[in-house]
Amino acid sequence: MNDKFFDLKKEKQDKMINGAMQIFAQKGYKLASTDDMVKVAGVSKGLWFHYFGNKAGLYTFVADYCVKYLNMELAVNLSSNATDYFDILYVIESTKAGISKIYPFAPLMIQAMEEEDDEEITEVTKLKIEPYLGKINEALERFSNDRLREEVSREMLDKTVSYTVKGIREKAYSNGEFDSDRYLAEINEYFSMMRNIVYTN
Amino acid sequence: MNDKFFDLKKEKQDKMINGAMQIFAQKGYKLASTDDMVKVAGVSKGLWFHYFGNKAGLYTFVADYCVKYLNMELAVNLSSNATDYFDILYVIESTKAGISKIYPFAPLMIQAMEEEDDEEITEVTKLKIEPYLGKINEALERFSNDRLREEVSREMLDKTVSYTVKGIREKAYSNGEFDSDRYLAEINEYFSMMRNIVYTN
Amino acid sequence: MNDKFFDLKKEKQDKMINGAMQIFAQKGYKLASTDDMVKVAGVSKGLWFHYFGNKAGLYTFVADYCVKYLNMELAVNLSSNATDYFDILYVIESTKAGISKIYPFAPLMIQAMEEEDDEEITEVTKLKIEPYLGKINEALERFSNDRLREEVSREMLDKTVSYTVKGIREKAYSNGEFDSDRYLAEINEYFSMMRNIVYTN
Amino acid sequence: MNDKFFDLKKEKQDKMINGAMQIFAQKGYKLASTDDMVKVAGVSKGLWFHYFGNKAGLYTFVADYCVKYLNMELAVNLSSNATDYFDILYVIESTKAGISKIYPFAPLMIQAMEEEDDEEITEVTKLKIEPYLGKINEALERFSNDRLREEVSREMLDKTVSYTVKGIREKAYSNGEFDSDRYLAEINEYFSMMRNIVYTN
DNA sequence: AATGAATGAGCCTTCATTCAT
DNA sequence: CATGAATGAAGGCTCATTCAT
Repeated sequence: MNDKFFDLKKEKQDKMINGAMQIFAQKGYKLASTDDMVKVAGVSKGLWFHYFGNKAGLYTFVADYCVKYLNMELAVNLSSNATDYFDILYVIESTKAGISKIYPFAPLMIQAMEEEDDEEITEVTKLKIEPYLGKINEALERFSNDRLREEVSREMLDKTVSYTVKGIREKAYSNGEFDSDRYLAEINEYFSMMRNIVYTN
Repeated sequence: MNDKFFDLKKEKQDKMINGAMQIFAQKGYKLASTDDMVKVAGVSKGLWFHYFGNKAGLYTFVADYCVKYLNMELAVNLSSNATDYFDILYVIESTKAGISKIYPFAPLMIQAMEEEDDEEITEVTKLKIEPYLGKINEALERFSNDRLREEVSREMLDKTVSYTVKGIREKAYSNGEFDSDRYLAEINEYFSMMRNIVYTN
Repeated sequence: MNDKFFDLKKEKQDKMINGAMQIFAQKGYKLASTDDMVKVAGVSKGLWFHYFGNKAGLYTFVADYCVKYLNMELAVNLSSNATDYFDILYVIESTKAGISKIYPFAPLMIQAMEEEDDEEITEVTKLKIEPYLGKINEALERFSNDRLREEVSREMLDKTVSYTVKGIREKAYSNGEFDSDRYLAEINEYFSMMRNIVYTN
Repeated sequence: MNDKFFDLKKEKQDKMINGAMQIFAQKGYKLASTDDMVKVAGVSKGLWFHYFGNKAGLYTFVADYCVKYLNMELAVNLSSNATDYFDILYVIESTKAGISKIYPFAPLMIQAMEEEDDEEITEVTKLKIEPYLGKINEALERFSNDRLREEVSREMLDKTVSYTVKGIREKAYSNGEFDSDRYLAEINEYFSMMRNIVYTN
């Protein structure tokens, strides 16, 4: 990429980042078209290539930016000494929700990266997202399984919760907008219910 | 579509249906390419258009076929008077798993249809899948919420279970093959755990 | 490339080969446009890519074809036991002229290959043309310098003759057509003059 | 063009002229890119257009400048009363070589102009180069064919010599630099040989 | 009926040209 | 005056669709 991108007004940088992030997150790498980005960001076609060289370069930049930004915020928010499983997960989701104030599609982008399978960028994508997954796992290790009812398998709980959060998130984005407060409220409701049934009382 | 399709040998019909279903289910409408179908089905490019007119026509046919076939099987299997929530869902999943013996990608196709958002076919897709969703809901109405712990919201349970099943299914398909027995075993494991924690004992 | 190209009617093969050869020879790799080829060959844009994958693939094919065809003809024509310098060179040029009956731009293409400097294909081009240059050198080794006047340096003669032939050829192509008979007549005239002044009598 | 160009410091004028000349001479009109000129001249992209309007205007200016400068020098150097064919040609080449001290790519540019065939500027190019060709021919008319051996056609000699000089020049530029002394030495060698074989002694 | 060669509209990318600073 | 960010038209390439065989 061309580092002069960072000399642009922050506002324009974000307009471009958000435009690209939205289209990549909503459509996936292959179906994301420059024309779509032109439409949502109001920035001419040539400019994307001026700064990022090609589509793969743009994707790489956005993916990287997204993960780095998220990890920075997580580093702050996860420093609380929360040890409860759902508390930790809630902090993670509320961090994403916070980021969505500036980068509305960042949470969806992160998710899209995990599912991306276009050969042209799959390698780079997996590499970029690793630090994020690492930080999540690390945070969850603080939680002791002792509080779980013995009928509950930790592994299956992880999957169930993660699939559910993903489902809720997708629904939250399904109308093209993302209401972070409503999203967090819904996450909270689900987590409350789960707490009630998976913990020993 | 051209009804003479049904005059073809059943074997060839299924080869074409499976080929199209696989590519549509794995890649989604837009990214599904005729060439991919030619490769997996070993049927020439022109033939798809001869019988189905165009890509949208082919998708419509496959989507319709998939839902109708599944509904037929469900009509039989759901006629059992099972009333337990997880029993009913298991019957549904095992019906899909059964279908996968003949149409390996049908379960994934059904799921893909629910997520499809390509404007060219989104309308028709939503229409086609409705009868299936209707039958599912109807079946689940037999279940009385009485057995649920009061901390459990029926609506959130529905979502949690459906998101989880979807997640398990996606993972089951992620290597390109679908082992229906292993899939059902995994579903069973999750359902057992859930039974333990959502029912009053 | 796609070997099915050779299943096409010879006539169509040659129309495509000639179209590509003309544009590449006249404009050079970078400036040769698919649209130009479409115009001169009357073959749609997609077809070139169907058979040759991309522009570089097409160039490689044409370059290779050109050299191989020429070398085949040279193998026959140079088998005569001519030992005179200008006789040998004349055989070479008349061989090229003969080929131009079927592939009118082949002589110009060979020349263009020697001058091509586009990075994308320069490597492959140099490789392809080597066998031709080898055969030429080999043929000229039969000639003994004894017949040259002592004032004549063999090396400078080689260069002078080759630059002159190249100039004559370029002029012969300058109006877009190539009259092989006129070309050979002109070559012959120059060679006659040169014989008179470089040989001892 | 904008005449204020001549108000620039001579140094900057020459940097721009040389930059444009180099790229046009090496790549030809169509392939010469503004970015290349920016790189070699260290002058911003906008400035070229500020002074010359567009690419064609820049080419026209450079072509014109080149010919005018050369003709000015030729006017001086050809005023000697040399009447020998090769002496006259040598004066011409040594004049070009001299110019290359200030405008290193001028000799190559002159040659490129004669070969340029881009429709956008071919007309103007032919017009610009005419005075130069005229001066050359005029100078050569001083030479009487009497000294030529009768086997030598004056017309063919002209072509042979001009093609050869062109070839030598191209080779001299082929590594990106131009060593004028070495070039003149090589020209001299060839001319010596030719004198020996085309003149009656 | 069946094939796959042939077509052209659409997307990625380049580059001359414009224009705000 | 100078800069280089910004634009959009044009060329390479893909892929749904057509059609001769």
